[in-house]
Amino acid sequence: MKIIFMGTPDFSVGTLEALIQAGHEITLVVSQPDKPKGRGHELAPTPVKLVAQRHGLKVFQPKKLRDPETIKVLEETPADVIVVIAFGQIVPAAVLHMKKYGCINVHGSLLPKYRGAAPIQWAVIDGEKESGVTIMQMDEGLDTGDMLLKKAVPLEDKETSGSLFDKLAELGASACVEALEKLEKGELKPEKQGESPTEYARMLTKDMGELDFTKSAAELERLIRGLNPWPSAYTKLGDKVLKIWAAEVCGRKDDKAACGEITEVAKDAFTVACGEGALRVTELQLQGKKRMDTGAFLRGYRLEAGSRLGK
RNA sequence: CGCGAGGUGGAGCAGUCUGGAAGCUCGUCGGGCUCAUAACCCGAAGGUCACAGGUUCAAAUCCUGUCCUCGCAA
Repeated sequence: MKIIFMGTPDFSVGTLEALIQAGHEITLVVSQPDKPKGRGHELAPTPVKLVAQRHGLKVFQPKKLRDPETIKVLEETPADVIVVIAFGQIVPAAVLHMKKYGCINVHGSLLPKYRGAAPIQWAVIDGEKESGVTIMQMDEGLDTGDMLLKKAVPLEDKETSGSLFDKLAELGASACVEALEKLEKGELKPEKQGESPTEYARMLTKDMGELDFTKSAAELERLIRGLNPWPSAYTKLGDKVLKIWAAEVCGRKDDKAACGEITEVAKDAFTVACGEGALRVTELQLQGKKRMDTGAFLRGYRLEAGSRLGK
C-alpha cells in the first residue's frame, strides 16, 4: 500500500521500519518540526526524521497539521492510508477521511483503557497486570476510534515505562503491519470502544516525580518504575536533587521513624521509611553525578541512618 | 554562544580555594582465622591525577584552549 506515516519519537520508529520492511511504499513521512534540545540549545531532528532520511524518504515537518498549506500537501500526496503513531499533534477532521482507508493509529494500551498521551507510563504507575497495543480507526475523538486489532502483553514485576515502551513499540510495529494486511483484504471487523474505565492518561510532568514519603511504599515503588526513564522520581538529599531509579518495597522495622527518614544503611542499599512500609533504594543518581547502583553511591558518599530525605 | 556540576588505580569519592612526597571506602590477588562465609585479621598489585599548551625551582592543585560526562532549563 501507499502510506503517509506520521510519527515523532522513538516509539514511532519501529513501526515505520516495519512498514518499510513489509514492502509498503511510504510516500511521505510527517514529523514534528525540529526543536532546540539538549545542553547547547542545538536543533535536534526527531527520531522518526532521522530514520526516514536514512531510508531516503521524503520528510515533511509542518508546524500545524491543520494549516491549509499542510492539508494541501497531504492531499497532493498519493496514499491509501495514513498511519499515525505518537505524532504529537491533533489530526484535524479534514485529514481523517482524506485517504481511502482513513487514518490508522497505533496506541500503547488496551483500549478503551488509558486513552491519551501517556498510556504506557500510567499502566505502570497504576500497577496494571497487563497492557498492550491497539490499532484503531481514528475518529474525531481523543483515542475513541473503532478498534481494529489488539495485542496484549503481561507486565513484569519490575516493569518500567522504558522496558514496556520497548515491548509495545515492537508489538505495535508487528500489529500495525498485520492490521494493514487485513485491512486491505477486508478482514478487519471494527469494534466500538465503549466507556473508558480509566482516567485520561495525561502527559507526565517533572513535578509528578517528587516522592511523597507519607504515601505507601508500594505506591511510590510503582511511581518510580512508571517515571523511569522519564521524567524520573526524585527527592532531595540536602540541597541536591536525588533521583531514585529503582527501589524495592520492604517492611517497616522502625515505627518511630518519620516518613522520609533513612532507617538503615547497608552495603548495597539504604532503607527509607514511608507512610506504609519502607523503600529499599537500590539505584539512584545524585545531581551532577551519574546514575549508579546504591552500592557504588555508598562507597563514596557517607550517608547516615537517621538523616532525612526530601526538604 | 541558555544556567550549573564534574572528569584522580577496576567502582564510588576526598584532596584543588591556601602549589611542595597519591589518600579514603570498596573491589581484585595472595596468606591467615573459621565447620563455613558475602564476616574478621595480615599483606600485595594497580594511577602519564581527561587531553594539549603556559606560569613556576616545583602543578592533581594556578592560567588558556580542547574533548567527554552529568543536573537544570527547553
